[in-house]
Amino acid sequence: MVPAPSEQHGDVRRLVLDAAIAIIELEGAESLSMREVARRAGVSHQAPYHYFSDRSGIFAAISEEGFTGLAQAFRDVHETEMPAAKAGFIAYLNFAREHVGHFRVMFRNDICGVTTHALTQTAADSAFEELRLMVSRITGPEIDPNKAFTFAAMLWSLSHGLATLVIDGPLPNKVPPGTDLESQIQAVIDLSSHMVALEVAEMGLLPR
Amino acid sequence: MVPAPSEQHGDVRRLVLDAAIAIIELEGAESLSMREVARRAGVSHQAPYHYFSDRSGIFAAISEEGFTGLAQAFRDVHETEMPAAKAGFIAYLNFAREHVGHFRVMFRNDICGVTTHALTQTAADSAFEELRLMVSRITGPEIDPNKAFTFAAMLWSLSHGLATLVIDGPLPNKVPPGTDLESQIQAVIDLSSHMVALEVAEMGLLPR
DNA sequence: AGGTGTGCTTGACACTGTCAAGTTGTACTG
DNA sequence: CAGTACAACTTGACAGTGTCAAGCACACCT
Repeated sequence: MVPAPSEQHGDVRRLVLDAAIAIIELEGAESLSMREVARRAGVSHQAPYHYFSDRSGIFAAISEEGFTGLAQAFRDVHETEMPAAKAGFIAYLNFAREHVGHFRVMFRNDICGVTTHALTQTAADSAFEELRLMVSRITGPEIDPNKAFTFAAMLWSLSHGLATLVIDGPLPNKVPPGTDLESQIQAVIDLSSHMVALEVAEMGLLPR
Repeated sequence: MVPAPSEQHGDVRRLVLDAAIAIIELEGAESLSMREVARRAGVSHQAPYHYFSDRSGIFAAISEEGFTGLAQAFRDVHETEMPAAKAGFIAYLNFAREHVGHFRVMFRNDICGVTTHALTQTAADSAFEELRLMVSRITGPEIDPNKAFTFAAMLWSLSHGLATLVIDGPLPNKVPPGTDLESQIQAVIDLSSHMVALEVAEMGLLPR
């Protein structure tokens, strides 16, 4: 069959990927089926295998895309006028909420392929490198490398915990009556940024 | 067939649950198969259906058990002499590491059954209630309820982020050479506790 | 004109979750 | 002590799944 004129080389790969992301956003990674993806992309049940080695290959491609996007989001933080810590929290959370499909896969070590797929691995590494750069903007560059790692891990934990609890976790159901989720999220981010600023100040570093 | 003398009423339920937890610890929730569970428990492929409505029923039972255990872990924090925040971080992380199978299911909203299974729901609620009690021991009880929720959400994010990054996330691979994972985790917990203490002090609350 | 490779398709197989319909032992009633 | 009811399973069947294998059609090079 001749492909429709609008379709270009590689279209199917994109169609498959988008279909997969859509399914993951709607129903979670659990219920992603190779055949359902193919149906949604309008191709035969084996077509995806032409672009991805198997089911795990699709997940790996999605998380590679995700880590690349997250690294970019970290880079964009440099452009803002906000304190770096606060901008970082917001960037992380926004990325998670705007790319739920990607995010759900990226941090699931059993399926994300970070240990098995080299491209995903390097994408994840470069995202972490950007996080490190961001941290050095918060603490200043002259900090001891071990201490810097500890600081990065703490900031990452805080961002990551908030993001996962918000997009998939039980936090939204627990918001007390009288406030809404958005303002509570804002409050958590403000509290966290403030707390980080106190710590940085006490460490005797430039408080930027 | 007559059950072996060592087997009691309800044994199969426990066997099935333990087999499921073992599989999840080893290979992740993704690859839990009803039939594999049954095989490991040494029963027919339909026996689990006698105790659990379906696959989601097993997940719901596991997360119910998990939330009950987590609530208990929070209660045990009251017994320690450590500052409450630090003891809380340690308790959360220890729970996650000692019950990886439970933990992996509990915070996966797509499978944990917290919205569909009433028992799981109430177990999750009571765990959150314990978290709230713990927070009031950190901030003091006279804090504004909204502010208390914000504080609880922040502490939860921090603990939860650290736990997920450690047990399933990419953090262990990123530890810089020259230190080991355990001492880095300890450092993150110390830094976090210190930061929380600074925040509490600045809030003008009892610094306990 | 013939060969080679890409981009698919159709077919088959073992395995999965789950519905339906037994089977077996045990407890309890009359 | 026969009869019945029920719990705790078992065996069987079916549609749906991931994936291996083979085939087909078209583009491009020689």
